[in-house]
Amino acid sequence: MSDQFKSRLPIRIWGTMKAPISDRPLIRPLPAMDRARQVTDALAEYVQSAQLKAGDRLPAERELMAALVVGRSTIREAIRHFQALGVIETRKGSGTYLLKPVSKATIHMPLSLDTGHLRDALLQTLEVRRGIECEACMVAARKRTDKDLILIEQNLNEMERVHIEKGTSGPEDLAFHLAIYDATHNPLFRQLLEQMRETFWQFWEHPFEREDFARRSFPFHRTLFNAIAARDAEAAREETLKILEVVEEDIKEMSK
Amino acid sequence: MSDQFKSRLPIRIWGTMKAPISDRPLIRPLPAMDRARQVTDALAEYVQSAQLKAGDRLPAERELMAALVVGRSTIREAIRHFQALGVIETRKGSGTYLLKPVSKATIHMPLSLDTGHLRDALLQTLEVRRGIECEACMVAARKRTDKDLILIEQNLNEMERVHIEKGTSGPEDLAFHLAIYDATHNPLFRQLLEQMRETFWQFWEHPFEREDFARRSFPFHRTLFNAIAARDAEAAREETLKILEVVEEDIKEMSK
DNA sequence: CAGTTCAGGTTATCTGATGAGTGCCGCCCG
DNA sequence: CGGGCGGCACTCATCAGATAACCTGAACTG
Repeated sequence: MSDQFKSRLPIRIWGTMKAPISDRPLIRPLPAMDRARQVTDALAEYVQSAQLKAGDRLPAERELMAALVVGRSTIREAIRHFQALGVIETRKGSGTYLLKPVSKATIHMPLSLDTGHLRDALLQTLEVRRGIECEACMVAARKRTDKDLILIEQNLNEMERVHIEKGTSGPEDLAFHLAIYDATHNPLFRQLLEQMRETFWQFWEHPFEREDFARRSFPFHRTLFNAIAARDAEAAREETLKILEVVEEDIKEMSK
Repeated sequence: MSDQFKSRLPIRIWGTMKAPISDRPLIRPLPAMDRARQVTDALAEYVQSAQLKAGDRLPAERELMAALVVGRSTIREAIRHFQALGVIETRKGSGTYLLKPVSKATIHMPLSLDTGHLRDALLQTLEVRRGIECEACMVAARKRTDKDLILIEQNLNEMERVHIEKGTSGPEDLAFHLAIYDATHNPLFRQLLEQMRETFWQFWEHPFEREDFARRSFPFHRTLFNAIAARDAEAAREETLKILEVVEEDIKEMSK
């Protein structure tokens, strides 16, 4: 495995540490193209060229070290880089695994939010969410296949069932929406929403825990489904807006 | 400076390496909450509590090392983490500097796109863009102040002027839209769009270079401005959709 | 056959040393 | 007096080697 990896590795390190700097080709006078950066590029390229899929294991740090002829810490930093981007997960004692395939054309958009006031942060995020979710539902209404529709309905039923049974239905609610995003056949929607939601839940739960929320937002989920079933994009948008309105109320009330 | 930093540091590392694990407080049995993660949290918290602003310099690696009582490699990996998130920049021989202030509630949403077919990638991104830009324009229409409006108009005028003069107006077009996003008074919009656009331009330019594009999308920019001026959210949405439609045409044509 | 133990592989982290930019400060020369 | 030029101090970049903690699966035991 080590050999195979080595042979496929598309990288060329620009000169070993000992070599004088002047040996460096004049390719780019860019700011600090360190080895670490080259290694990240090499890794990305490798993942792409080796056709690795989500869940696959990457070579061990020591193997990479040997293959790229760099120190272990450098490798680790490169791995950290992808880890921060949420592309890779490393399990201590086991190895590092690919979460999503990367390519060099990876779009990463780290956002930061000043959370001086939690309320404001939530509302700001909500505004963005409104844009994305509405569009997602509209696209889903237009592009969904019958198969997608079945999946969405299953999730909707499950959600209603759990709600009646337990009073709350956080995960099922999420599953329902994710099913819709999948129906857009555009992976970006799902990724975006997943990430947002994930960060959201961090300080979420509170409002969502109120069975109130589930109860009030409930009818709209069904109508949203109907709109998508009818391929009525405009109606889908309307219903999504209604759901998000409930969310907004909760946020505003949460902070009194 | 080192001392000052030390005293402000909000972190408590859970026990040094030498200490037997059983000494660890039972705070959380979470999966792999390694020191590195604690260090990133500590750093984020520090930046927040110390009120660091963009451009400020962070303590040197060795200082951090001493303050947090961890090894240097651990510090470096944490720094790499923020670097990947685009929050920090490190300049060799000088130090590491803050690009944007972070908080623990930083939302990072790295997206990756399979760019097997450029055309699909562009269209997928466009769908998301449609959601976000429409919403941004709507929010701007509602929340804009008179001052915002003046800024937007200035950018619009500049854009038209440059267009007549040079035939193209890429940067000015961007400036115009950014002015709108600022009028939302929601930093997320601008960040999101900026990042997307940045990645976009990478394989963009081609279609945008055609003065055709500018010419065709031109009238809608003016009408979009009018809608925002009139605080007519729905109209703003309409106009934005029209602009994006032109973009979509170009993308579709580009790939023949 | 189920539960336990153990070995080998892997990540996590520390330590110490060296390379290599940056910036400032003082010395020297004109 | 002013400007350059070297040198020192500081900082990041990287490497090498050594532990510690951890995971997995296979061999082993009852």
